[in-house]
Amino acid sequence: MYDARVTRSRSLDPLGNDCVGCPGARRCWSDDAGATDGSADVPFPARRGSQLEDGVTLFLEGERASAVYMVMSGCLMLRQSNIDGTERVVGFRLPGELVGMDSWIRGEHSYSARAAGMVGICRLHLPPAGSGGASRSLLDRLLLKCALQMERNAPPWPGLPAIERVATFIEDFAARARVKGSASSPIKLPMTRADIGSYLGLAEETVVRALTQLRKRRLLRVRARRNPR
Amino acid sequence: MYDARVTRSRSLDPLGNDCVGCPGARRCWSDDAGATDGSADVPFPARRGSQLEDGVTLFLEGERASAVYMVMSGCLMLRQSNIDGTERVVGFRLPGELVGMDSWIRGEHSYSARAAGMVGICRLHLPPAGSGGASRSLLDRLLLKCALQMERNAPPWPGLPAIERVATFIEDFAARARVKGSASSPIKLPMTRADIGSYLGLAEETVVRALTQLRKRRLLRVRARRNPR
DNA sequence: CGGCCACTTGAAAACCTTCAACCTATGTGG
DNA sequence: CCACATAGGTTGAAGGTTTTCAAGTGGCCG
Repeated sequence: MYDARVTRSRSLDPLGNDCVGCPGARRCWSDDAGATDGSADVPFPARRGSQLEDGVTLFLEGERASAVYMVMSGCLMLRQSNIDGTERVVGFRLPGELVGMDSWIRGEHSYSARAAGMVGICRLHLPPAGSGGASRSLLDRLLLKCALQMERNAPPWPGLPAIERVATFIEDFAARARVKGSASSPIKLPMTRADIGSYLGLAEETVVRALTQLRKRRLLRVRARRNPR
Repeated sequence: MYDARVTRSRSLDPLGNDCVGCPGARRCWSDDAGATDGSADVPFPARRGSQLEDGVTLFLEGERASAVYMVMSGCLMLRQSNIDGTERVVGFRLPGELVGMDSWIRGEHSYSARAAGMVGICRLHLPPAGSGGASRSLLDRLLLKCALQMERNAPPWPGLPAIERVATFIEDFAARARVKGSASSPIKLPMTRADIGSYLGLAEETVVRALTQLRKRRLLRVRARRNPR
């Protein structure tokens, strides 16, 4: 159904094999509280700047995990199978966020990752987890990222009413999607209402009604999607 | 309300300042998939084997985070304030699990931790996050733990009906509470139904009704708590 | 003993899901 | 180019689940 072809990016150095000199390195590695020296020269083995077309699968659930990815632009959607065979959305990954840390440890992906819209990613080549092959500086930064992302991996508290769960989700997504420091600007939701519902544990219709409410109360401005899918 | 006094443990070496020679070190550090050499000699600076009485607060939300903790026995309950001032349970930590990794990074606890029943903990003295002061071996193991815990930090998918959410919770909690490799034995739930409800986003009464159902269907055996609180 | 706390149960109300229909934009084939 | 199919989105009504409110039980402790 989906073409898994990965097209080469138009970035300056598509073959770059580490983060040194990458114009985005600062964004990837230096945006966190408690960051150390602020240096963006991170000599991590990496394949830089691949572009995934909308709908392309980065990896599938159950696949052997050979790398950790960092999102550079766009949005990755993570899905996991339920016991009954249905699928649910378990997370979204936005620029500057890591994907597949847990898979790296376990050796196998526990969820699949698909591009929601156009997505730019870097593939980090890490030595096998626990092998002791990773450099101190690498470990230091990975741990930082990892610990920080622990907070954002959970959907809004399920005890909230639907409208607040949707509102919280939008707020969180927007905060993560916006470039750090930039003023508030309209953001794009690259997933369907059904995807949001799946993530929040709500029916698609409930998400729609919640968004309608938020719009009516002037808490949100919703524009039609220009290019669905 | 609660006495924050920490009593000294009866362990062999209550003043031990690292994990070398600790009989529990293997349990703490070598129980994970992909573990490297299997060595339990982990020279981490640590204060070993403090015991917390039931209800004692280990740290409060908003406090400056000065250490990371590892649970050795019992159960820690993590709570976080909502915007409206109410509190919800955001997690439970069981033996072998880390508490406060994210706090360590951010420098401040984003949730409070309280002993649910008698709890044994070790306090790991880590250099400030990102300072580069941590050893490679320490980082390696912390990252392993951290990445593994990312999976267990989320409550069961909110889209499930209440009874399945409760069942999933009990199952997960039991699996984590049981000593690795031991046969299934009755486990103790050291929290109230209200706490479970708060964690799952369900009303206390709904949890009670779900447990009643599971008991009626012979999927669960529930015994009255011997010592409430 | 009396009070408190955890737990339990019942009934009504609120909320969310489900089902069904419809709308609009996009893309495809004749 | 138009007809049609498809996918995402939206709305209404019915039905089911969960919450809320109210009341009551039993154990523990001062």
